[in-house]
Amino acid sequence: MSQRKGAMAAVTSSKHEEEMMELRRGPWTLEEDNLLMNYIACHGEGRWNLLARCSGLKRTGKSCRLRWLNYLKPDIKRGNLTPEEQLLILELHSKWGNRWSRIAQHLPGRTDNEIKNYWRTRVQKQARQLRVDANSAVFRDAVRCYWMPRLLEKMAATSAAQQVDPAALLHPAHIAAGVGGGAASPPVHGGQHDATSAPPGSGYGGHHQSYAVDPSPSTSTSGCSGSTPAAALPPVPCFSELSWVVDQYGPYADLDGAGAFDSSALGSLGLDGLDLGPADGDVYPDSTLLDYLNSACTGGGAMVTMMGGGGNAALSSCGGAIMGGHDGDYGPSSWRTDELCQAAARKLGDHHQWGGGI
DNA sequence: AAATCCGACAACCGCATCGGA
DNA sequence: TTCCGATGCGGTTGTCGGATT
Repeated sequence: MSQRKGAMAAVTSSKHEEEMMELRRGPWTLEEDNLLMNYIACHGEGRWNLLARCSGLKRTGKSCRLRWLNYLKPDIKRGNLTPEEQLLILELHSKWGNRWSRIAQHLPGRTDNEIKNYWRTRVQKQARQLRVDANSAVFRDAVRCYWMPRLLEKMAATSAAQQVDPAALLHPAHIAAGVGGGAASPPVHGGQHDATSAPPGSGYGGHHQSYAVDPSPSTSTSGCSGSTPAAALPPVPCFSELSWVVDQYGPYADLDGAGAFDSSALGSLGLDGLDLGPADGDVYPDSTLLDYLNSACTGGGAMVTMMGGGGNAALSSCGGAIMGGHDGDYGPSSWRTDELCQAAARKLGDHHQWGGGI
């Protein structure tokens, strides 16, 4: 009985101990970061639970590890991802999927968390705008045939002075070597995370990295290969319903506001929800599938020319933006009519099959 | 000027895997 | 072989600041 009492007391005591420990959660304070950095400086990384217990931090080992690996580690690179890094992420993700840690190994200074966030906030956003699944073949092709070439262009523009061949970055050997992220670069601070002020280093500030003011324990603030875009175009569906576009308007159909193209005809095909591009006053992101489609217009196939103008209003008012315009300009854009079919296929969804010759 | 929305990112959580006892 | 703690990974959430209404 007394033994049992003793056991009960021990349990109570240990519970009390846990309560006294009351683990902190949420944003890290400057003091906590210093504690963690100092401890690691003395004892090295690893043994995170031991670290958590011995360092005086009221955090879990997991939390300490994450804080160190994602933020405090000296070689962490900050600032926006460079086009090279973005390209690598797209390329490696197409190979490995959501293997963030593995992808991060090829981007020195970047963490899996950062890459994962990039994918979710940038890439998946694009997929949403295109109304396709980010893991779908359609989207992968769009990335490969449109986004990657754009990045290559950016890289070419910015690296011309450095005499770097951007396409070479995609060479398997290059990737295998883990090159591409500017490995040798010192930590970069810029963008929203300008953290001239952020640790490691000292600073604090950055977008979200202002420290919690009150470190009180009770506070819980829970916190085609890229170089050959056309080669990997998705299969082109053949829609007999739309063949009239070519028949009637020839290889180049005008979708501008001049009235040459009767957009209401699309309605009769059940395509009235099809958004063909910018209407008057519409503001579109500068990177859209329309650019991709245009970039694909290298071979045969009829073209649909579209002027950003009132003529599109009826169309674009119907659906969300499947397509968008060029960088701030609503000048002429071209659609290959078979690509138009493709967009239509997306809109029609279940009723038609990709690449099937209907 | 205030309210609301949205993007970006830090941090947490649950699960899987690994390695030592 | 099994158990258990430590660690790693990927998904998700919470929070904040800037943009928009």
